[in-house]
Amino acid sequence: MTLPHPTTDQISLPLVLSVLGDPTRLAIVAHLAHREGGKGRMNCSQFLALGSKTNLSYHLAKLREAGVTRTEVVGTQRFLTLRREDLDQRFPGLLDSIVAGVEFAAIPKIEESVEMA
Amino acid sequence: MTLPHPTTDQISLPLVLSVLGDPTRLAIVAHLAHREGGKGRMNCSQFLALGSKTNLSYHLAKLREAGVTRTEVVGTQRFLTLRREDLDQRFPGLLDSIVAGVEFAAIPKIEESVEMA
DNA sequence: TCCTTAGTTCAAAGATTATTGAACAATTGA
DNA sequence: TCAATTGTTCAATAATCTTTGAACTAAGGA
Repeated sequence: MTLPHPTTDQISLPLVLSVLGDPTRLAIVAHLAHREGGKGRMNCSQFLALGSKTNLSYHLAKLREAGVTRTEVVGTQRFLTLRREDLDQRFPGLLDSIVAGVEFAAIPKIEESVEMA
Repeated sequence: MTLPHPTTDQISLPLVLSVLGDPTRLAIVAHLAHREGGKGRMNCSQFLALGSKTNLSYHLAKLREAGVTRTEVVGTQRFLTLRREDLDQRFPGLLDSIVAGVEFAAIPKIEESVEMA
């Protein structure tokens, strides 16, 4: 099963900016960026410190629809990643300058991914 | 007379992003960036192709309040400039990557500044 | 099969934002 | 002084966006 994602050239700058203009979504992106290349993918539940389950579903859909994140469906879980390469290609330097500007200390901590046996 | 502007350290990333997420405001910033260092300052009326006078007043106030632009009052006119140095200091690379991502061909042309005798 | 886990969808309510016209203020030039 | 220019403010409307709870689906494990 695959969720709808925009193609790289369908990613719109105003949409990306307005989507990242929301503090909850910016925090999600900051967490994803902070773990890039690291300890595995993140699922939606790990972001529960940032909002209710229903509300997260809403914000994560916004991020996906804007082309900021990719959502992989695995069983009952959705694994989230930043669309780093697509964003870098479409808007060079944008993601890095945004992530660098986030006051990481000011955003809620989230649950570490639980390594399963 | 001086209008209220945030100080450099009061400029907030989410606010800048959401303010620039609006197509009208992004177009204004693209025009300002396109003329940086060039043929003089721009006043509000030059942006009338982007919206009604009242509506522009609203959008230009948003840009100023977010710290994106500086508004100088000279007589009955307001001259607009990008707060390039403040933005570069606070969020290095952000303004450049945003301006570079604007499809300039797709935004309405505006009136050239009329050189006065 | 039954229960739990993970997350979505829907409809309603609440909160912000954007757009408009009418009225206004201030400066400038005739 | 009078009129034109430049732009703001206000109140109302329209349009969007966010948040919530209830109900739901789908996959996995006991």
